[in-house]
Amino acid sequence: MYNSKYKNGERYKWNTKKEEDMEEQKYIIKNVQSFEPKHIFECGQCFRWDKAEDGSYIGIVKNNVLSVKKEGKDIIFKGMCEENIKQICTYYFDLDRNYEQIKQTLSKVDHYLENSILYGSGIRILNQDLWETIISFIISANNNIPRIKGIIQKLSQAYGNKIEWDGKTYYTFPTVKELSKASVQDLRSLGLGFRDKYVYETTRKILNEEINLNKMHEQIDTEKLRKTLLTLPGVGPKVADCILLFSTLKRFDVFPIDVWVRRVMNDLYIKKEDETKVNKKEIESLAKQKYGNLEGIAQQYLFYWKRDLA
DNA sequence: GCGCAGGGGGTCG
DNA sequence: CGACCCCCTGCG
Repeated sequence: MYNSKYKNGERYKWNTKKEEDMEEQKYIIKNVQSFEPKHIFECGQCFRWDKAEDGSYIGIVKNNVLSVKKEGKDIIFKGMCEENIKQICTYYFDLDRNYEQIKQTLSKVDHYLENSILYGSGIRILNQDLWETIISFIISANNNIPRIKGIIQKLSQAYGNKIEWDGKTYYTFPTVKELSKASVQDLRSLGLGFRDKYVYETTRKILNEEINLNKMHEQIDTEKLRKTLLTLPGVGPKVADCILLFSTLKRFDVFPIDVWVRRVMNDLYIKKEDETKVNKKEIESLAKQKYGNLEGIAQQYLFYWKRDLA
């Protein structure tokens, strides 16, 4: 009985996922609409997906490593999974949501949005873990995407759990408890820069349950949720809106305004000479007025379109 | 090639 | 409204 739990008679390190918990799985959906990996992973909502040489994307979702590839009209999901891959993917990729209908509705707004929807027709907004999304977008502040991805990778490597798959090593995003082991200095040495104390203090607040993430999911009112998020160090209006939109909180009635969105809204509608002088309130009310309670999704089409062309 | 500014998914005081 | 860590990028 000296057994399968141990590989070559050697005990796994404490932070390695036990092999018997993990299983290689596969799930295929045929004839998909509104699902394009490039659009989904490169529209700026996530930081833990990378393109592989064969054109597939590989990412970490909770304690699972997933690979996603589009072949013709089919999507092939493979993974080293702890949970059932179909359930993971259905929830994470929000597969039960009818994007055809959403796109139809938004396309009627005007030709600008219609064109951006044609450009990013395969965008879907993910259900990302709330905790991971909070930390990731705190790190995103005044930062660029390659560096954000690097920092998150380093955090995971230092404090998350190891998963081996197909000869490669992956790391889960650390839990609240796991990340709470990092001191401000530890975080600084991983390259977080001035965000170190934000991540540290936010982690503490959540660890102490000054903010209860489970309870946040019970809150219906988006404004109340935003106010709660804004109490976290490092979370300002833009980051709060990203968390509301890209996490399992799943609010479409928000409109995160970054430099790209401000640019596109100014170019299309406001047309001020100096886009940096465009009032945020003006953009917010314009978005609400034009896109209604789907403004968050509209934001993603516009962002992806404008950003990709830049 | 290297070295050096410039700026980046904002937030805070 | 200016400072802020640090890395990546682009130019000379």
